[in-house]
Amino acid sequence: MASRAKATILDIARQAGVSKSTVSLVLQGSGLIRPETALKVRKAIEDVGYVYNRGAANLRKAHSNVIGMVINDLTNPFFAELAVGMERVFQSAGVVPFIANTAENPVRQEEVLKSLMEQGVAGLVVSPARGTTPGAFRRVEAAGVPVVFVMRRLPESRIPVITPDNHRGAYLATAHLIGKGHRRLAFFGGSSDLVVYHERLGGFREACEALGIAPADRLVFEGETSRKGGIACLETALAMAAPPTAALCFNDAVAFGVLLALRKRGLEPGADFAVVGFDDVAEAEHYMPALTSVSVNTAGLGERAAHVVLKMIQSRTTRAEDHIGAVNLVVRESCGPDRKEHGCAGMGDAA
Amino acid sequence: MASRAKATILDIARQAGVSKSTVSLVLQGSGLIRPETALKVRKAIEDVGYVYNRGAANLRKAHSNVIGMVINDLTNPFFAELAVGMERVFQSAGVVPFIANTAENPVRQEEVLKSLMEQGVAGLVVSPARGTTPGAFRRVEAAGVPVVFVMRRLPESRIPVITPDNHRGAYLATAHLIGKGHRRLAFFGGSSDLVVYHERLGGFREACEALGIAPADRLVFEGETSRKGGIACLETALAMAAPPTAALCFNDAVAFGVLLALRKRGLEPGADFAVVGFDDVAEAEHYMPALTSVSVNTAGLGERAAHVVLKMIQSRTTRAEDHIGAVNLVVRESCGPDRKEHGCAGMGDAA
DNA sequence: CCTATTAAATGGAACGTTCCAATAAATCAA
DNA sequence: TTGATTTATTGGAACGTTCCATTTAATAGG
Repeated sequence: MASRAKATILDIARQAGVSKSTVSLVLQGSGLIRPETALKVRKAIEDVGYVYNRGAANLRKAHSNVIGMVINDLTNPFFAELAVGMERVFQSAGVVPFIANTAENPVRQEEVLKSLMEQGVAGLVVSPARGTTPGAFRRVEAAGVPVVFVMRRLPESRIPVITPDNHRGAYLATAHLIGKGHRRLAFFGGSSDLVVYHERLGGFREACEALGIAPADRLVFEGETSRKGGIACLETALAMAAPPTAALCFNDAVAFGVLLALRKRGLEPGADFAVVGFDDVAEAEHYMPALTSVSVNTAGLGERAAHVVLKMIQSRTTRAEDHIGAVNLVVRESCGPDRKEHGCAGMGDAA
Repeated sequence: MASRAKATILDIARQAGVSKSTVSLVLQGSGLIRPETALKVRKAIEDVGYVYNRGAANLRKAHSNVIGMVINDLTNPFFAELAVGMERVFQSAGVVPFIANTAENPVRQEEVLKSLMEQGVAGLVVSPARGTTPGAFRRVEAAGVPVVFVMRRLPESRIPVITPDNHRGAYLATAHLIGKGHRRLAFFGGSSDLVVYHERLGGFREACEALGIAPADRLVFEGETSRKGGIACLETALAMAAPPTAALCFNDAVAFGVLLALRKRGLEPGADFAVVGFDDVAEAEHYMPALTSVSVNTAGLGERAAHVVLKMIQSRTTRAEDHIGAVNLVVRESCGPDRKEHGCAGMGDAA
């Protein structure tokens, strides 16, 4: 059944008794071919066990149907969700996206981009690795390949960005905590080499200022954007003379870490210490306690990013508008009941 | 800086004042070229903004350096971990793997495989989607492309498989529960269209038989292999006249669901109902309570799979030995303290 | 029946690489 | 000096497609 050397359209042509051009037309679904001929060809294709050689085809055709998705951390469920959102769109557009993971490593990212370019991708959706250098996308841009960034942006870049409204999300969350009666607030996790960090922290600060929290009562703890980072932040914060009573976390992973660390110390998340996450990953809803979080509509952002890159490819441009996605605060249990003044644990039930 | 039409080695040749053959040799790092010539060429490459066209190259070369990883569900952290384990190996072998997600959909899998083949992959590592038909890999095999399955196998296939020792893992976990004093045991989640399911369930059954659990006291609940599935299984089980007191779950996701559902009912996982997971994902250790689970060395399996496919490619064979990875039970809190006879909740502290 | 028109099928020249065989230049042996 | 050998470089024929320009066959118009 399996012939050794791989079959080409010439083999098919011979088998079907037509010319290679005819075979090519059939492969492309051209209507110029008489149905019976097409059928004969299709049978031959089966018989010889043909696999289309896209590399050869791309030599002549303008561009391929391959799109690259470059993700900074696939083991982070948030980015996995994002990737899956994009995938859905690409799939229904008839393109197969190839996913590459950079593991938050700029060098790896460079390699991955190079490889994707060499495959002749038609476009790229990238969530850049932390520490990406300003020039990292120079070659991609020079080659005229459409790129869109998702979730993260580079400080100076002209590349279009699809991102949630981080500032507003953080503002909403912070305002909610203040509304609950908290007066000493912390921002946990993240580091200043991420543009997103500044956006979220900015929202936090603005809410504190607008709603009358003294600068001395807002505490910022940088840290890893992971469970571990959250644990560390909480430890540091609770070791203070006057610890905060609530925290907005850079993302849900950090928040999960905080919940965990609270439990470990025998504190009740929500009642003893309020925590709010960011991103609203699927797990947030099912956590114990369920995590209050800023929903960014992850899948929606992914879909949007995919649509934008598809449109860019189609209209052969390398420019597009940025998109700032709407956010909203999903209140669950982790931010606890309303807080009665400065007592240590509130007892009220809800607002 | 960016010329419109993309540069080829001919442009480089012109720029550097050498022949295209020389450029080609430089690109391949051949030692036949005089160092100063090579330098001149490399400079020209930079100047014209050249991107290597791997498609064109593959037309002449035997096979590409692309390897495909086909994953059934990337949003499942377990498979994400697995993918990352493979990636590490491929990376250090100088190949860039492209990851494709099938979302547990055989039709999607078919498309993805087709696309990967068309790109001319040198090899494939696949964790087949549930419901994959027996013939799904016929064309891949016919084309002589090395494939290895990881974690899952197809009933009849000759394709090599890398998988943990599911039977033994389930046996160990079940024996542990019985050792704790449980006499009415359940197996939660999974469905019989997965070979893994039968392996794990087999281990469960064998342990029950060997250690004197009456057939009537071992309960099997099929269900989704997700948190939701776990929740559903627990609900059904507890609704029984004589409910089980412990469960071995098909995987950690199911186990997490069970822990959640227990809490929702006001039951204390471990003390009131023992649960053991399977796979030992990173999260298991950090859960509340920490989940007892069968560790399968996820990353190690991924690495092994990657090595096997690399070796197959290198030795141009399509055969390899199966590999059954060692497992071990990681005991944490979710299986609770030793159980004193048939009381409803144990009070002892540890063994 | 001949010519115009339409429909279907085809040959051949690209596309950007690799690699073999061949050439040119440099070095060496005598 | 001359031929043999080694070292660098090069032209050209593939590789498997697409697509333009043609050819061939079928149909219609008069």
